[in-house]
Parts: sequence; structure tokens; C-alpha cells
Amino acid sequence: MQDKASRIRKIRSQLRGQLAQEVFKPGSKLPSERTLSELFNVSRMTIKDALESLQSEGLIYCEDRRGWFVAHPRLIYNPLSRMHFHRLVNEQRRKARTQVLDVSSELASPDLMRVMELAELTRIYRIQRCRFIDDRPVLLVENCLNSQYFPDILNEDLSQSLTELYQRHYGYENSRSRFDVQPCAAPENVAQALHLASGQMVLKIIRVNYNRANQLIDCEFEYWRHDAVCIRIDSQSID
Amino acid sequence: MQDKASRIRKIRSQLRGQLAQEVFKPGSKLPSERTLSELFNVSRMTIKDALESLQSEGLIYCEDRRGWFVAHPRLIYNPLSRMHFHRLVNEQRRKARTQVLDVSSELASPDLMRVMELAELTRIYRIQRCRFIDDRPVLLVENCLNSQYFPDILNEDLSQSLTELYQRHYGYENSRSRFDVQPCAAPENVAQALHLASGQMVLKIIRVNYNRANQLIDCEFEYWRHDAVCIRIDSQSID
DNA sequence: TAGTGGTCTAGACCACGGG
DNA sequence: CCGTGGTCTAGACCACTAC
Repeated sequence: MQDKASRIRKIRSQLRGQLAQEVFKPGSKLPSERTLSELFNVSRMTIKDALESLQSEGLIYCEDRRGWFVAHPRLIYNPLSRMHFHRLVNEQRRKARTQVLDVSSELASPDLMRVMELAELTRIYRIQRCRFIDDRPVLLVENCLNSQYFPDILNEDLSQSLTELYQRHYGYENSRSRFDVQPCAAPENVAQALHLASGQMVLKIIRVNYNRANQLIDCEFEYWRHDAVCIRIDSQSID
Repeated sequence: MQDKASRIRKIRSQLRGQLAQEVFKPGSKLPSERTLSELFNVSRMTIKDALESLQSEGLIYCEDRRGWFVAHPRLIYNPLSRMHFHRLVNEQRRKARTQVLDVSSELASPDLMRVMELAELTRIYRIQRCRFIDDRPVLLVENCLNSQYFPDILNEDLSQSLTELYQRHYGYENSRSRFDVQPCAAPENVAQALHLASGQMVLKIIRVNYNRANQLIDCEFEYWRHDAVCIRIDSQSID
């Protein structure tokens, strides 16, 4: 790209190397941007740029107004498997937690009607939850359920696995699911929950689940901190 | 997030709305950053920020030192299906092109040995290709083949589908594959091929393919412009 | 309240793209 | 060659976090 290789560019990769070596304990805090800019004798914006490249390399991450931290290992996640989040996380020797943020009952928006193939004026339940790995918020997930299939579900304990609840109380076995994965800018509420600055990149997964009768029973919007997850799919594991 | 809602923030979303409405023809060029900063009477950095948010919303994209353009529709892509790129693209009424960038024969690096479960000193073929949709570079793909399974393959026409070549000339049917998806910073060569600024975000897919005898025959590194693709997987389509 | 990152300015020089 | 985005400076104020 460059032949003269600007002085600052070098500092950038120097920073990269030093930081990566010096502090390897996941979650430990880096010096502040101001401190680093003095240390390296460059402007704060240059430091910010350098930190952001390290971030997109997955070495560090940023928490809005809290600082920069050394990255944790990514959670390996297969969206085709319907394994409970807590079990998945525990199997990878991490600590899981789920917090119910909001629960509501409302009429489906036009957008949702399209995604869920709903008739007009269909009532849906919306369950918004935040999920933590090692006490760090990494996933905001919003489930939209066709209310006719799930009477009284809002009275259940929603911090557990919904998939399991579907089975146990309603006899729905998930059979088919379809999902889209794409990076996008975090909407305001997502950014807030995940401690991201507004507009930061997240990994969005939209999943649509069908029961054995091929009825579309629920639809799920997942917003992952992109540095926290690795999507892995193995065609062998599909039965 | 903000209560006083800074004047500039408003300009940002204004820009958003205006641009999104005004110029909708995919691929058409936006005014330059300098022009926009005069039009909106803000500094160039502010304009850049606004453009970058629009970019992560998928409305526009940037070509390194060429300018900003209105986004094209995303290619819907299922990494589980081994459909030829050209056919996939044509089915979505777009124009496909493949350009072979580099072909080489070398000893596997330690990293690659791990991924491909190779013994030491194994020779591999590396095929690097760039793929275009509507003449825009959107994907850089690097195939690493275990050379013992593919004698003389480097003499074939490599701009066609490799999957098909595997079948036709070597009798290998793909049976199982496993892949990882994750956003990351574009390495220098990828950025260059895709007309991205160095370090920009791309969607990386690492795929490992096995033949019917469960031999690991090749491994593929795909780097997609994240604005050009939507990963879609339907468990029903798996046979 | 002190310290953090988020945002913004008004300049500047550079490398690269394309005529 | 000129126009583009890429990068950088040396400040500044703000909103928010954490204590």
C-alpha cells in the first residue's frame, strides 16, 4: 500500500505488537487513550485508529466510555443446533447468565408480518433478553412468538431456555429453521445493552423456526458483539 | 443516548435520509467528502463519520480513493450448498466474473497444517481468485488443496468452478463440510483486491471440505465485502 | 467529581485513481 | 495532472461511568 511507510503507521503496528504481548489476560484494561497518546507521542485520534484496528483483528474490544480491554476467546456457536445457551457456554468452560429486559404483547408490525408470514392484526409476544458470558453482555436477543401458539407463556420463567419451554409446555419440537447472518450497525437499544457506542458493528442473526407441522412458531433476532462469537457450522452434525 | 441531541447528530441523520432518498440507483456515485462537508457546513471528519454509519447500515459503500457509492442488493449465499458461484449469481439476476490472481505450489505453513490436519512437509496448491458481481470485486477466495489428491490440477482452467473440476477430473464428491464465519479486518492483499482501505471490515468464511471417504481434500478462505453478501442457511435444504 | 471514551473542528500532507 | 479518500494534528466540549 505504502512505500515510504509513514512514521505513524509504524507506531500503529508497534502498538499492536506491544499490547498483544504485554497484557494477555482477557478482560484486563488497557491504559486510557490519552495516556497512550502521550506514551507514543501521537494524537489521540491516531491512537484511536490503532486501537480500532486491533479491535477488528479481534485482539481487544471497547466498552462505551469504560475503556479498552483485552479480548476474550470467542464462543463457538452453531445456529443450526438448538442447544440451550447456558449449556453451550458451560461446555466451553465459560459462565452464562440471562437477563430478561422486556416482555410485551403487541400487534405485529408490517415488517414482522412479512418475516413471519402473518395475517394482519396478528398479536405477537415479544421477549427481549440480554445474555452474558463471564458477566460481559455479548448478545441481545429478541424473540417474537405467534401468540396463538403460546397461550400464557408470558407468565412462565423466561430467563430459561425458550426452546425447552416450547417443548415442555406446548409440545412443539423444532424441526426446520432458517437463518440469515450479516454484520450491521447496532441499533440504539442494542448498543446500550451491549455497552457499545451507538452505530458500532454487530453480527445480526435472524432466525425463523418451524415446528414439525411446518408452522412458523417463532422468529428470533440475535445481535452479537462481533468479537464475542464465531459461527461454526458442520454439515456432519446435522441429522 | 443523548438528551440535547447535538446539532451535528441531526445533520448526520439528515444526511442519511437525504442520501438514501435522493440517489437510489445502485452504484451511482455520491458527491465527494469535501463537497458534502461544504454543503452541510461541517468538517470533513464529521461527514466521514456520517458516511461510515450509512455504510454499516448497508446503504452505501466506499471504494478506496474512488469515492462513495449507493449500495447494491446483497447476494444471498448459502455456504452449505456447493452451488457454482456463477450459477448462484446468475440465478439472482446478477453478472458474475472470476479472475485467477495467483497460483502456487508450496509447503504448508504451520497454521495451515493445523487447519488441514496435515503432516509436516506436505505440499499444497494455493489458488487465489477474485470474484466479481456486476464488475465489482466482492470476494477474494483462496483454495488450499492437498496436492496428493490433485495431480496436475494447476494445468486446468482454474477460473471455472473448482467443485466441478474435483468431480469431473478426480471423482471427488463433496460430502461433508464445516465452516466458520466471522467478521475481521481485511489483510492487505484482500483489501487491495476488493478496493477496500486497509484494515476495513470483511466477512471471513473458512471452509473445510471432505470427500465421501472422509478425507480432507481442500480448505477454502473466503473474504467477502460485508456489504455485498447475506449468509442464508435453511435446514430444510440439507439432504 | 474525576476520568473515560464520543464527538467535533479547521486545518494539513500523503498516496492513489483516473483522465 | 487534478480530485479522491486516507491519515494525522492539537486542540475542544460533551455524556457517561465509576467512585
